[in-house]
Amino acid sequence: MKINLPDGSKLDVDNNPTVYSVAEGISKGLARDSVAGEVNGKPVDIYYELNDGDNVKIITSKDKKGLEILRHSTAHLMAHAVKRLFPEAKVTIGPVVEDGFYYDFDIEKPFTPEDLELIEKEMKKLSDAKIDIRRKEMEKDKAVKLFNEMGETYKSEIISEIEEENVSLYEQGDFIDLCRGPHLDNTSKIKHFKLLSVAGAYWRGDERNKMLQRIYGTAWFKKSELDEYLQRLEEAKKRDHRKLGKELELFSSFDEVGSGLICWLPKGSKVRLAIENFWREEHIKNDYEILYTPHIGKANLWQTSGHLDFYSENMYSPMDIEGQEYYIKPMNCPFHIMIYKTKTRSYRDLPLRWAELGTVYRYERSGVLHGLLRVRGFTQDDAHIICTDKQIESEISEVLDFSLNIWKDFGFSSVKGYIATKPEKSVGDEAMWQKATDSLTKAIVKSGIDYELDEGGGAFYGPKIDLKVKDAIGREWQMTTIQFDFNLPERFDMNYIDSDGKEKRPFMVHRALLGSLERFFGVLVEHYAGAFPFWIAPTQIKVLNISDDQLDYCKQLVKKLKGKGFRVEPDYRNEKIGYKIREAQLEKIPHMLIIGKEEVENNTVSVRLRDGKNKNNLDFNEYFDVIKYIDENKSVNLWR
RNA sequence: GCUGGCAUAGCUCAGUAGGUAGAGCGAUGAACUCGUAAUUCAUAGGUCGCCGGUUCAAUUCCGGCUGCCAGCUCCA
Repeated sequence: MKINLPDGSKLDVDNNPTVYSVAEGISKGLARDSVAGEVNGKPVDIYYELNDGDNVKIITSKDKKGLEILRHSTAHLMAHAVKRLFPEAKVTIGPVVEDGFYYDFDIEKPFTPEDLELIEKEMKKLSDAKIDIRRKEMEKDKAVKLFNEMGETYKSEIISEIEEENVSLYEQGDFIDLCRGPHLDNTSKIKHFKLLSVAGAYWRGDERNKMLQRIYGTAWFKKSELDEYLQRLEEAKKRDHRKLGKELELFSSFDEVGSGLICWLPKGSKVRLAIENFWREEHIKNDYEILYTPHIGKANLWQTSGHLDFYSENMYSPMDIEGQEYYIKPMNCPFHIMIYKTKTRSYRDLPLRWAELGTVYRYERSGVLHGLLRVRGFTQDDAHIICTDKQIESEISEVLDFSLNIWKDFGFSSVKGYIATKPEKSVGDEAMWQKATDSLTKAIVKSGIDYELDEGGGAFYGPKIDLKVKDAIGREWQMTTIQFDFNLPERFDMNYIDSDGKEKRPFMVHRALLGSLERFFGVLVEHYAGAFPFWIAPTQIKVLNISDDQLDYCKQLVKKLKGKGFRVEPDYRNEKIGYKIREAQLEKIPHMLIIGKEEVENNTVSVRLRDGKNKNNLDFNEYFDVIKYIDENKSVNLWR
């Protein structure tokens, strides 16, 4: 008989061929590498028996699907081990997730880290036992009966919801699990795995349901891949902004102040100031005007804006001021709109681009707070663009370009866009949505940003573009958001007088480029692992003297550099130069000026860069030219 | 908010089978005046997160609260 291969060729095969025997027929290497198959587009096990004329594709360990199958089989192996060690545990579901898998168990006593070690050992044993993993088809009611007999009530619950008549089970030794498959054919193929953590998770993700115990793990085909992955986790730990924030004295939060409220320490504040200064300059260059608005506003304002109706869950309780209710702001928009309404606007005034570093407060459930990335008080780099329908396309285009330039300056080169379109429940007429969505799409195409469509993912008040940036170790962070708002102009009855003398409703766009300064700072810390580029570093230059004899010279240097606007700190302590260098190095300071007898005599500076390289005996002006250059050009390099 | 874990000196952490605690780093002082990642010696520093209970005695055991961590849920 004949089967078809993906490249269009046909292969003659003997009787009773399987996916594996086909792979073997092609090459030994392919057979060794094979994990599963795809027959007529359906994933199957490697021992699946083929029929004449089948289209067969071999899934190998190099395919993404192959890795998913390995991880899924590892999840089963883990469940197998758990059932052997904890027979009272009920199995539920065990899917593949990014970089690994998890399995949820219903068990009274939560797993401890020691349990994880035991389970891992048991998994190794089961792997060494080389147990065959075999698929079985069964009628639904029979399967329900089987699982009920075993006490696996979650499984029977799942089966009873499956539409098909038959379900598939996978059996390995004394363990059997409901599963669509495919799976590896033997436990011995699962070698390189690690159980990572245990946590609670609700049955079916619903917080009204029972809390189950979830074990997370990872699995790989090669030991080197597992090691690499574990190393990546280590690397992420090292970059953790909460750890670096403490070590580098950047920010802090206090039990006494409250959860999710951030205090910026002097060094972190210096970074923030550099970011804010840059932000302001760029906004002014890009024809924005900068606004300042209060932190609280009367209930009536939030009633008009609709926040009290639609956003109150995220707002803090009102405070009573002379019998009036005031709310602390969760957003800046109502204030900007009030400013818009201070006078009659003409079409000649538009577009208006109003930006504010506005500090807002939103209630977040205590469990979701996380360092700088999820907080209760934060400063948005907010702006509102108010324009006519003819202007929206060019306005969106300009915002996108602006955003890209900002990200480039901060050292993020990889940006991805997501356009979210009209959801089921929405305000504003169809034509407006269409026009706005078109302008978003056109602008993003023009910008050259790679993007995806999130159909129906927009807010009820308008479509949006979100931008995700990729950091130094490949993680994506959602930062920029550009959102149309068809709701607020209506609610506040915003108007302008068009050229025909008629009142018209302007378009309004909210946008935040960095998102919030807190979150952005957190991402920035992780991106650079605390080693900021020269232009952002809290201390750019540290002046280290060899001995007291150079004190006067050093003081002059510091004065000169400060006069030029650089952030420079002295270290004149009576310590060995190695000690001072070590400290400056741990502070991740870009430049150290090492000043000894030689430098004083020659009227020069010697620079030790953060990367350990040296630039010795430079004339001051020569050095000044270099730092001026790398500072102004926002270079990520330490030297020109 | 939910489940589980954790909270000891400025930081990182040890310890007390219930009898009020210790290291390293850091800080301070002194000596050394020193050339590219840790000089030496000395000193100070803790109501053992907060509140309550059990006990002759609680940092230790129990309960509540606050905060942090992992995850779930949430993120119009």
